[in-house]
Amino acid sequence: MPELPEVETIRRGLEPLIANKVFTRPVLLFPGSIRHPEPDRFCEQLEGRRIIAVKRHGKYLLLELDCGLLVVHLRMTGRLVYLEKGEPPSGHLRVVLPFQDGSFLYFSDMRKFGGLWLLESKDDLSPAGMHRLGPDIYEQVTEEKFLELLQKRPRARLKPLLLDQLFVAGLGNIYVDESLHRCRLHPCREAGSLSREEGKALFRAIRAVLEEGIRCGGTSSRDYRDARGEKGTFQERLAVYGRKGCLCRCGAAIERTVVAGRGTYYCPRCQEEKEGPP
DNA sequence: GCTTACCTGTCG
DNA sequence: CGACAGGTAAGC
Repeated sequence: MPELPEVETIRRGLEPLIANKVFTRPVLLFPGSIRHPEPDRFCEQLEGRRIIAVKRHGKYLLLELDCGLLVVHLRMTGRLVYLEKGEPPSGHLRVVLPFQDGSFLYFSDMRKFGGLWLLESKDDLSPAGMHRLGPDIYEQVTEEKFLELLQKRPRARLKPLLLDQLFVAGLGNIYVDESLHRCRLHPCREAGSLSREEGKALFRAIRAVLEEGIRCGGTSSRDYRDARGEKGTFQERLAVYGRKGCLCRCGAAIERTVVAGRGTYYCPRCQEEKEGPP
């Protein structure tokens, strides 16, 4: 579910709400959501830890603690919602993280793909598999760097390449399709076939789409909610994603195909294919 | 690269 | 009932 703009929206909402709060002992309704260390040790070690800052790398949310680091990945249907008091969120609650002041952070996750990792230090992200992540596409990649990265993978098709979190971190299915449509590039174009101008246009399209996504508080196709449980509004501005059969601004009908095993929406007229297999 | 698997739900 | 869903890891 959540891609970079959704995780960034949660980060921005969460930081002022939970900075400086101290965890008490977690309650695990589904221990499988705890990925590291063992659930018992996780609970033991989190108790008494204070939150210093809330950061993000790609789609990972990082809660920096006075000692160690709590990492959260929401995968498809995860939610991280803060509540002062009262009823916990109703559906698919997996982990309750209570604070000393009586407020709570709730992790819900219908499909159980998401997870939490408690790491000893930000210098060893390997237990969460984060050590291989590429640079954050929003915070750590300049236009020049992006062009260099593209040149290193000349034979890769754009869509699978941009979805590859080891290449750049943060993009997912929605924002890749929207970015490619905005700069009128076909998802199957090979990176090495782009002119310098096309590469720049792609980078600018990605930035613009991510910025707009963040400004709208993310895309709530279905499950996504921010740190206060509210929906985003970028779904109202999608040009191609989920819009098979709708008309593009050029008048052609949006098509759906499968690329890299993912549903892929594009305009067959604007995003004419120039090279690579269909 | 691709396919499958992980889960649970919605939609046609 | 099958197809599909914002993500990723593992296995060809």
